[in-house]
Amino acid sequence: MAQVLTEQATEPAVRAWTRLLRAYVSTTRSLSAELLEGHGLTLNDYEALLVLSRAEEGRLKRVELARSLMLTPSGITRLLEGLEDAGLVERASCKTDLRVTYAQLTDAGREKLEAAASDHVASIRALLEQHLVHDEIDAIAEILGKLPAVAEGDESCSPG
Amino acid sequence: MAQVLTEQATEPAVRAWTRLLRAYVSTTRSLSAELLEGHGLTLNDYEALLVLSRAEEGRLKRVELARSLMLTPSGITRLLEGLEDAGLVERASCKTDLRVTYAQLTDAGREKLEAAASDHVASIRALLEQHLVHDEIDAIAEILGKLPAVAEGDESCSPG
DNA sequence: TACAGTTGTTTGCGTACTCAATAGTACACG
DNA sequence: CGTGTACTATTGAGTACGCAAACAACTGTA
Repeated sequence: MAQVLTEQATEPAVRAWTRLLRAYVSTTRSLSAELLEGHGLTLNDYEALLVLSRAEEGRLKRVELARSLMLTPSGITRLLEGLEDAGLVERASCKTDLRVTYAQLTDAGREKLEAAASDHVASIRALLEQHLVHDEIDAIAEILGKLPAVAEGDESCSPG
Repeated sequence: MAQVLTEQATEPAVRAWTRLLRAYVSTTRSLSAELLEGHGLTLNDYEALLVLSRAEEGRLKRVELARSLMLTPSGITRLLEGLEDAGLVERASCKTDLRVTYAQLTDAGREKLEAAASDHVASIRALLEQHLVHDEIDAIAEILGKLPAVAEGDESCSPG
């Protein structure tokens, strides 16, 4: 038992996991702070706008958005609350299924995203390239991409 | 501007960052759930016990613990609240500096940690090795280790 | 048509943090 | 000695999430 504790430090999987954790926390803090200060968006605000901007017609079911952002539906409700209040996203309902409401990117939302994107991408690049060379960046992208994520799947319906 | 949005998907640094994010979230959820269900510990509870177990005499200043866990002092106060209530950690004061109180691992805490450790390490291994080969695990450990973390530094003083 | 089960969304509550403000202690310097 | 500055720990307020429950609307079955 106690052996596990001393082994743990040298167990490769544990090392990898620990460093993943620390890398995530430190980079997230830095990027989050810059995005918030520069554009008043949280990381999830930004990701939501980005995902919507890539969706057909800038519109996505809330459930789909939840999957993309790895949030629960309730998390999405609250996230979009803020974006709706800010006028960056609006609601659109679905003709054929009254249960669903779409999150629809507004023009203001798209502008906000475009304004934030260049800064944010620059921040990411700066942060990573400050410590890693290009090969290393490619390598972690490729390797981490093999870890499980969240499936997507969407049948759209005509908005009303 | 809009160019940034279409470029973003193919920018290596952004890809790496996005995947780091997703890898963190998905692995954390899985590991956190197992640890909580199996031993009633949160990830930070576990990490706190682990850091303490490695510290000299199983004792660490709260400030140092905060640095190790990348939490604020207030976060540590509340984290240790729970561990103290559970009898896994206790307070010890410092003879020479009355401002500091140590977090001191108890015997129960060490037992709890040892019990949890083997399961937790097994979970980490299983999760990573299910998707990655050993070389990849070593690679991300090494590369992510180059990203900035938090400095440590401790001058102990005799406990009272 | 009626009823049961499923799905999308919202809401109340709890949790785990952060930040800002506070109190107590340490220590250097006049 | 006081006094100012730095540091430790705690507390109150606020934030961002998840979970579970509630509700509405859809779907399948008969």
